[in-house]
Amino acid sequence: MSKISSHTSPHPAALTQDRVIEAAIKLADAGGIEGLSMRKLGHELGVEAMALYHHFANKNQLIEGMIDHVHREIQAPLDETNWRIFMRSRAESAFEVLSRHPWASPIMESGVNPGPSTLKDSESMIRCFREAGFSIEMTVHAVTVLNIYIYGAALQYAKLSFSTVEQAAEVGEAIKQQLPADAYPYLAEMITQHMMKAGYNPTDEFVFGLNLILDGIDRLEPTH
Amino acid sequence: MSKISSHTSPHPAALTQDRVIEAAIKLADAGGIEGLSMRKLGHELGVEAMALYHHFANKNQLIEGMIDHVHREIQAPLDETNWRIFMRSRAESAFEVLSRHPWASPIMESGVNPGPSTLKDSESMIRCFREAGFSIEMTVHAVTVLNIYIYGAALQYAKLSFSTVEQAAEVGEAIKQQLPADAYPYLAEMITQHMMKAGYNPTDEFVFGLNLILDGIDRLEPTH
DNA sequence: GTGTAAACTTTACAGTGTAAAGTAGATAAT
DNA sequence: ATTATCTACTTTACACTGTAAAGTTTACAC
Repeated sequence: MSKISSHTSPHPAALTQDRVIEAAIKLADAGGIEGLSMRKLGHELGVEAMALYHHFANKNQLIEGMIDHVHREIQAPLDETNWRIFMRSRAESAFEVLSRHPWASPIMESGVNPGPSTLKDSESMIRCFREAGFSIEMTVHAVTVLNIYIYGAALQYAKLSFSTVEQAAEVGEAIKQQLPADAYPYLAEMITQHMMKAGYNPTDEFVFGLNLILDGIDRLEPTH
Repeated sequence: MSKISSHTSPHPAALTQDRVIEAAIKLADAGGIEGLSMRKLGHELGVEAMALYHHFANKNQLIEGMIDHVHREIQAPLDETNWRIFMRSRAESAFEVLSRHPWASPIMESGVNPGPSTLKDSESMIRCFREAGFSIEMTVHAVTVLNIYIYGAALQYAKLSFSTVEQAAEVGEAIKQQLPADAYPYLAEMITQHMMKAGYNPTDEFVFGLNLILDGIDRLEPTH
């Protein structure tokens, strides 16, 4: 029976930052960020809560690690030179990832203490635009509007709490029920005649807005 | 000396939902939402924490009230029939309000339990588009992309933690310092040559993206 | 063995939301 | 006028949070 890495670690199944982060993400996925406590996380890992503080200075640093781990899941076709294909693919991956981790988007800090994955992602976006001929200024504009839109969309959908079309119809019905319909005629019309119809799919809304923004970016530079 | 509303309330300066909400917003503005506790809020109002539970079922309901109160601050020119002017004005008001209450955007629940101000705001947006000739479907698209963008922008800026240009330059410098510059050449270039320059203003980015989206909406319907 | 360092546990504390029960004072009922 | 009831608020208590401080176990170096 061989010990695993007995040379570097005295304990056989020692905790690592990554193991902790992955367990924490699992807990947050299941019970939201407010359901993640150091004690529960320790229990999940077969360890007391205080053990975690030998791998993270505090809970905030753990959360930063979780955020960067999520960022690492976002995939972009790095060899793609067509900026539009690159950005569309990256946006859809980001949206999908953030939908799987609905606790993440509200706490994604934009500029402060970016982790390595966050930096790598930014670098690849900027590079793609620059090599496609965008000026620095236009690149800033484009990256900013795209990120705002993607994180904003994830933020909205994270709070919808339903995913299937049937659930959407139920929620729509519930809202309409408690809504003084004649006080909000346009809103009531929109819910009944559109959002409760079978074809309505919230993620289609994301794609529509994404296309609108990509079209807008396309129009920024004369050399598309 | 006349008692104020002695007929309806036994205590002269009794708490009201609005007084509590306003004090809570003040606390959250100053110390973030995590700095808002029932005990501190009670203290601020000269009352024990549990007294608040006679006006709100729990802390969540208080927060819902805070959110709706913030929503009420957002102004739109209700008599305006030009949709573009309406939406631009409303968007800038929303962004300004959410910048003053940076704790709000991360916890704005999009669909669930909307308060009266939230409903009123939605109704007026939908109505504006519909009366401008937009179909129900296109109205949904337009309202969705606008709200995603506005709340997303507020979310980003809420976390920047700096507001003046000088502070931005400082933060940029700090990031650049700890950034392995040759690993992220494009990012480094962007920070030094653009975001640290004197003319850079984060809120200009918001306006730029807003224009891009309004242009996109303009192109949705043949009858603009 | 002795020493040292890392990984983990134990205990403790201040702070959180809120359930449950108690209290002061104004109103309503007889 | 006395009693009862209701409302606004307080007191006490509990389970839970993050984490500081100190103690314990284990593995390795010499």
